[in-house]
Amino acid sequence: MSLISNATPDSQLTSHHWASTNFYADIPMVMTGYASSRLWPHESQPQFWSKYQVWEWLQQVMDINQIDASNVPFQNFDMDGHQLCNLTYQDFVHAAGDLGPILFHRITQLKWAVEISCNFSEVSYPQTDGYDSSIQPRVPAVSPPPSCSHEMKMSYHRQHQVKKHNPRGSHLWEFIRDILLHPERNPGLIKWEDRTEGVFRFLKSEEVAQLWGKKKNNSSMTYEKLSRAMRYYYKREILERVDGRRLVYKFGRNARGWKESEK
DNA sequence: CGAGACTTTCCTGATT
DNA sequence: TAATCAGGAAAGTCTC
Repeated sequence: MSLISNATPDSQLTSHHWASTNFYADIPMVMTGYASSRLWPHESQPQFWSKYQVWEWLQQVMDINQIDASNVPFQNFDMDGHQLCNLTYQDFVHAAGDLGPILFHRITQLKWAVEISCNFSEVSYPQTDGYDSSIQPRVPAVSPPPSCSHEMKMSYHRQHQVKKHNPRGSHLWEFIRDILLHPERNPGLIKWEDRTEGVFRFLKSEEVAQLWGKKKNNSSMTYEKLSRAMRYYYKREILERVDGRRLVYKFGRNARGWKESEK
């Protein structure tokens, strides 16, 4: 595509920065200040997470373990990272049932990770798929230390037994949602028309399609094809039809995680 | 291998 | 006229 091959470093800094080799991997390069302040140290240190980051983390764990997010009692985790880190194993079990041990293990793992690598920046975390980059890719693979409790070990093993359902990490509507939720990553591609109602509009339809294609390793993706997939969402009520307005869609009852109140 | 979910591709026709 | 919208049909991809 000409946009890619002709993109100069300057243009990549503006509207075409998506066109670099690795999907999203250009972000730290393009938005160094933002990326460094965003990624380090807050997201690596759960005790400093905001409520929204806690929510993102929950989503992340659900995605990783392929658990249906609708079964997760998110309301029990309306807290910031400091509060989250202070929860006991029993607190997690009370708040999330069977999921509690998994969540407890995850957060414990994160806390260990921070302690183990006092200087997190020394650890390399290749971002081949920054779309799911909020936490998981930066967590070193650590096993429970011998000293950890029996229940902690059980939670570890249980977690790794959870069935996978969506290994690719994201569907189209989630991809779209996350562009909306993180406009700073890809400015000017899609914008909210009505934030409360979940109405949004494509500003650069072909660029979004290219970005989606990049994620799916499909350089021939077009808005025409992407929009066909979007239309299939109407039936599943992930999207609602918005009549008479070009490039405008609306999240439906089955779309999760876009509401401001969920932050 | 088969089934199912989720697109991707292509197409015809309508609308803006 | 070009871009977008609507869906049908069928193929492709991936996981279980």
